Amino acid sequence: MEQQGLTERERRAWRTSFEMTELLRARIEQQLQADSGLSNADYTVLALLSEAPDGRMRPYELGQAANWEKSRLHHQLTRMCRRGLTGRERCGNRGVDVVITQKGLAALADAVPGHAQEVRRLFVDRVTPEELDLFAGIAAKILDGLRTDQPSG
Amino acid sequence: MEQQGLTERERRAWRTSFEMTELLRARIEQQLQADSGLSNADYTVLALLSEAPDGRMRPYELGQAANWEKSRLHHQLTRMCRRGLTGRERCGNRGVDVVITQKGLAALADAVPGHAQEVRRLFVDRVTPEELDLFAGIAAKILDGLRTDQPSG
DNA sequence: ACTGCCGAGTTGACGTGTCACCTCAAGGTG
DNA sequence: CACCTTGAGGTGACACGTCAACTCGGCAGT
Repeated sequence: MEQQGLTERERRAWRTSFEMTELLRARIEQQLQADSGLSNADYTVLALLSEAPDGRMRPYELGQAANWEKSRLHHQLTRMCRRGLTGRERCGNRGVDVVITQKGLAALADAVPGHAQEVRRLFVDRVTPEELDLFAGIAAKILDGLRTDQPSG
Repeated sequence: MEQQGLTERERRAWRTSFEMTELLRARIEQQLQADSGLSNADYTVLALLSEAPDGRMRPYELGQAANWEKSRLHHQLTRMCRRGLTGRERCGNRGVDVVITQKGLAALADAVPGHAQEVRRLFVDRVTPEELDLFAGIAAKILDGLRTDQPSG
């Protein structure tokens, strides 16, 4: 008897939201890629590292901050190290520090304005300030649920 | 002097929204993958095809409906055809129809309940009905902007 | 000391998405 | 007619994300 589980209203809400986020992410990434040669993932890592004291973090913390699986993070860092955007430095016995390089800082600084402008153009300026707060508030609620739900949380 | 272009409030709104959608998508996909062996992309294609008259569409229409690049769609369909979920049928001179197979219909029917339940659990039931409508409404506004902005739109 | 588990970090294989480029029919315009 | 453009469809190379499995130090419990 396969009940859908979602009402028509809920299904449409989900589809619209899903489609919007898919498309938005793709656009943001395209701009970033075209203008700075960075992916969204690159940008996230660079931004997080640049905000950390001394521009360095343990991979574990970085993974927590970005909500990434360790494996994804590792591959990402390997690619970024190969491109000279980040570096790895051994610190303890089995500890590694990820550091942002000068080149990484430069790439980030280069990317920030265009990225911010695109986020504004496609997202922030599309809605009223009240709507933006509302949207972010609801997103935060959902995000909170996602975090407290997972096995590793 | 690199003005950020975004206020702190805007930046946090964007980050929260972005992170939420990333995580939500990953979770939804995990459930789908684990319980039905389908990716989000598989599910989208099957759902769209199952809703089309006769379960068939032109690749072009499918691409429009899902907002996908033709290349992505083509690769996706190739993989799905290989797995027997969909088929390709020549119709005009240079025309192709994508059709959903019995196996595809069965896979979709099998996946729907669990998927709906997960969407409800992680998304719909996390917020009030009013918030859901609000969220979807704002998403629709942004989606609209994205659609009327693109080169191919 | 031996055993076993845990968790950070790593690896390879594989499915997925994007880019640049190609094919080929249809429809102009000289 | 030759020539060019447009658009649907297709292809390969490469970057990305996930999964399962592995290494290896630390830290129990016996």
